Amino acid sequence: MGRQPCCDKVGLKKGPWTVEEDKKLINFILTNGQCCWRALPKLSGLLRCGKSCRLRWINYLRPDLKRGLLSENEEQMIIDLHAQLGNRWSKIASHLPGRTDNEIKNHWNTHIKKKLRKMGIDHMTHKPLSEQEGAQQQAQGTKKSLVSRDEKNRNQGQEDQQTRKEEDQQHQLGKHLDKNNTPISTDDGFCIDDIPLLNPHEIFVDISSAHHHTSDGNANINISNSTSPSSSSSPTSSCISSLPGDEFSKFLDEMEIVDLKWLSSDDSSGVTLITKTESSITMLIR
DNA sequence: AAGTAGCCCAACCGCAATTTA
DNA sequence: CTAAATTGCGGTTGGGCTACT
Repeated sequence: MGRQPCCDKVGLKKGPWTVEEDKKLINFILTNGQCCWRALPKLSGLLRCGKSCRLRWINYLRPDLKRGLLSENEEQMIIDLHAQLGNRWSKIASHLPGRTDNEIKNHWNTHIKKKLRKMGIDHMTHKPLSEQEGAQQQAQGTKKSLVSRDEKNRNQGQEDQQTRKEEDQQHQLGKHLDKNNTPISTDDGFCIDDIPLLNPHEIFVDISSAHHHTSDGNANINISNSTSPSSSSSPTSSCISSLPGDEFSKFLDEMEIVDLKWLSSDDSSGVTLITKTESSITMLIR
């Protein structure tokens, strides 16, 4: 007996999520917690299958996600863990807080594989390619049809071109590398590569250290512009609220949200949301 | 400026593992 | 114990974006 398909209903939406859908999903999970993915779409009014909701939350909306480029440290961890665990992306992701299995898998397929090959290391066995040649020649005969599209695209020459391109991109992005081409890290382990790519008008907030609660239950937040991380944190704009679920929903509806970004969470119940309109930036702590 | 090629990543799909009745 | 339901995982794809010609 086969299993019921996840999305058995005609009319369920597929493809990219809209801000409206994100709001509905966030609101529902904040109010009800993560449970019953199967029932969630119906209860929240989303025309998506539960699986799709789960994926959207896990990979994109979760408040504890660390977005932006992976640091050299994280990359090395992924390589080490892959050597031990193989393609068990969720296990690997569990060792890298704020990173998703999907993100790591994508990064592996687009960057690390290439990098290892360039270093003469087989990305599956983590051994020097010269040791693999014999085995590869044998395997090629039987595995031709299993080659993925990405693999097909990676012909010689293209790789060299790509490497040059990546070097250019790094240069353009102003990556801070030391003389050994290693990203510069600060003493506390924070790496410059950790900083997500933000537009100049976007704001970076370190919630863990930047806010404190006042006697009336509200919170104060210091906001500093991401383009000048070392400058003293002069507030740009802030409006803090603490709302119950239904009011939170109303709040989201009333806001003209241009961009929605989760930055941090203090604990499982407290989440931080930053919204931005043409004229103001609003943060919410629950 | 327009067309093309290739990269990247969000999201989908199918299957496996786990839980529930 | 078994079948059905649900959740989680890994492979793959599609389309937007950018660089190149």
